[in-house]
Amino acid sequence: MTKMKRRRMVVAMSGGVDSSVAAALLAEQGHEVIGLTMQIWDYSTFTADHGETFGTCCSLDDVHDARRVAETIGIPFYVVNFEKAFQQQVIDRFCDDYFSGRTPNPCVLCNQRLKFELLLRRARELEADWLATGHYARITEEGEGYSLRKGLDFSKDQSYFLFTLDQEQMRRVRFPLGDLTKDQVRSHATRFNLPVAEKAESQDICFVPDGDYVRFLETERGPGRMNGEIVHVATGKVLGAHLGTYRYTIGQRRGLGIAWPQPLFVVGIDAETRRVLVGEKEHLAVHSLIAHDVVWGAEVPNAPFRAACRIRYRHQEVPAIIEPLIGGQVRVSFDQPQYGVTPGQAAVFYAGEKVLGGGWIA
RNA sequence: UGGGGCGUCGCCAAGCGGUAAGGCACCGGAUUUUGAUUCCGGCAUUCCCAGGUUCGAAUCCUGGCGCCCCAG
Repeated sequence: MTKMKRRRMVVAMSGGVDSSVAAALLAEQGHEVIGLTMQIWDYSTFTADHGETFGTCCSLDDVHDARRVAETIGIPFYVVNFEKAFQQQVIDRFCDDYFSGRTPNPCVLCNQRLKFELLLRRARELEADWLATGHYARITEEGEGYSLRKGLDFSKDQSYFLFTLDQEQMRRVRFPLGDLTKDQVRSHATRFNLPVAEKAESQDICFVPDGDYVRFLETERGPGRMNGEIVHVATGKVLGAHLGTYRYTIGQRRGLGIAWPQPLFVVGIDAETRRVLVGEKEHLAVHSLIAHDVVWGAEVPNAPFRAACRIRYRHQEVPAIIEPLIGGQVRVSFDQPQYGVTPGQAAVFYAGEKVLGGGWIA
């Protein structure tokens, strides 16, 4: 182990296994570690009616877990209340997206606006050198700057969710789990005797613990008048009716309630006319996309270049040409047509394990 | 009330005397720090109804009932 200078580090602790091990490892390495948990929404609605816990990362039980872990490790622990910011930056945009016919990716927004903006600022206020999280990703420093890279454990890699990190943020952030596999992290959790060693993986949208995001949207915004027709894209025929455009996402197959010789997929959502367009799988194929609000890594390109593009989390990136446009946009042209290119999701560009940049699919 | 056709799972649909394919839809599970996709499993003891012929029928016969088309 390389000898390290003792640092003051803030660790974002969710109460899950990963961030707990991250904190424990840093403490073990001799750093001065401070645990922070973001309180991001009113847990009272969902937490433990009958003592059961939902498989999420941010319930009240998870705050307790984080606190217990901090006690086990022997580090100071604080909860920061980000409810208001979370509502504005994540939940409101989540709802806006769905009601505009897009499919949001709240985890990226939460990383961008909460973890690596607000929480990072808080860490700076605590005079910490770095903010550490339990993400499976790596940051490397080369001649021209910092680069985000995939986690060593490709099966858990979370670099996709982190594409918005800019140079200044990467300078201040560390991912202690980037070189570890999930199994190794579990082993460390056991070795450290962490109370969360056996805890299940988190999943689903953290502020929609029961997974019923439709009900969440209708609770937030009311049962909006977004009902309309389901239209067959190839023939223009009206095949059915739906109860709200926000119930659908591009590529969705189930839940259409239409009996058809072939499986039908959602190929378009028009919030204006409240129409949901459906078609056979071939109608999902897209050759290119426009991404906006692109964030670049260490190098900002000024000419088209080849890269591998990932258009959703946990999918093998595919070869494409990335063409910078004006206004922070790029055109991504795929070598092979892609299925289910979804506005609101992120397109992230890779060269091997290095993240070159990424943007939001228009 | 003349002629012809058809009635098999919610929808479409194989089967044409040997003991109910398949697709869609739906339900459940797996996978997953977003939503999808994908994968696995479930899904008609019964073929419009009632008789009959057969060792045996959804498949043949008879009679009903209900649709559709062409003639009026």
